[in-house]
Amino acid sequence: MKTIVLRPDQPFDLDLTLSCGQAFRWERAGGWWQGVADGRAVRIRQDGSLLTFEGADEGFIRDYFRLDQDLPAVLASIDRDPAIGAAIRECRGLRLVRQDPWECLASYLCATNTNIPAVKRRVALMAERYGRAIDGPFSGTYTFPEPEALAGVSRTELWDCKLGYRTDYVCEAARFASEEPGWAKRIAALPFEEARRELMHLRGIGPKAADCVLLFAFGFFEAFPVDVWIRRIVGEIYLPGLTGKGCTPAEYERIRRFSRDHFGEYAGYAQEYLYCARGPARRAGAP
DNA sequence: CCCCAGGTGAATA
DNA sequence: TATTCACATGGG
Repeated sequence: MKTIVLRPDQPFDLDLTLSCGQAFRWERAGGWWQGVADGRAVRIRQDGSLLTFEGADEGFIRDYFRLDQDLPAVLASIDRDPAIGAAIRECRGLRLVRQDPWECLASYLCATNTNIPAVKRRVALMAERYGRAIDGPFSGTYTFPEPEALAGVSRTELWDCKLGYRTDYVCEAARFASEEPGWAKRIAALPFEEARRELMHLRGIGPKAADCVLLFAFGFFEAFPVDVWIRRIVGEIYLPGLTGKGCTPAEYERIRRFSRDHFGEYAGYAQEYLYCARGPARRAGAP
């Protein structure tokens, strides 16, 4: 069992970070969080400024939870109006984790027109059927399958992971990633808009999924994913002229351009704070 | 039986 | 370019 003592000037809230819906492979178990990240089965809990964990070393935990990112500075930079100010006060300590690009891409391919529990179920099914079993502090854990592993799986088998009409998209993405092992490094080196266009060439990856992958895996903090909740929130608070229902490509552009301009280079953090403060995760029952 | 959920691709005008 | 529609699945 290892520990990290958090610096008092660097807030971190493990519960908010793992329950806000950015990553799909963590579960609460008693006072602990259990999950698989980058092939490690990790168990971790927070008691005030003390983080206790096993299954990974301190370097990995710091890197994954971005504990060395200057969060107060980030939050100060996006704190541009009373609404985001309230969200920041409510969710201070929420950090964007550093996800694996392939797992993140595949996960958000599974996240269209559905809900978070269903996405978790799909990802878990793919992992336990086609991932590698890992020994760790708890049982029944599997790595998320490599692209090669999923590329070798038949459509019928993937369909059985409850992917539905997304099955072909995951197959194609797995083929893409296995044929170009350096894809993630190549995209990470591109300017944001180019990286975005590149991801959107994949079938099943539209603006929303691309922005999620860019934000959660590649650390493009200017990415501002616009899902149904964010559309509502931004529509209510900042852009009261929005048509309301369907998010047309033009509307999506308008919302993300506004948000990037309004919140600045860490707009993605603003997105996550707005989502967390007013989104379903909190209403659905967090304390 | 209807509507909704971290949308997207394809057909249509 | 802008609208419209289907899409698997599960839960309310």
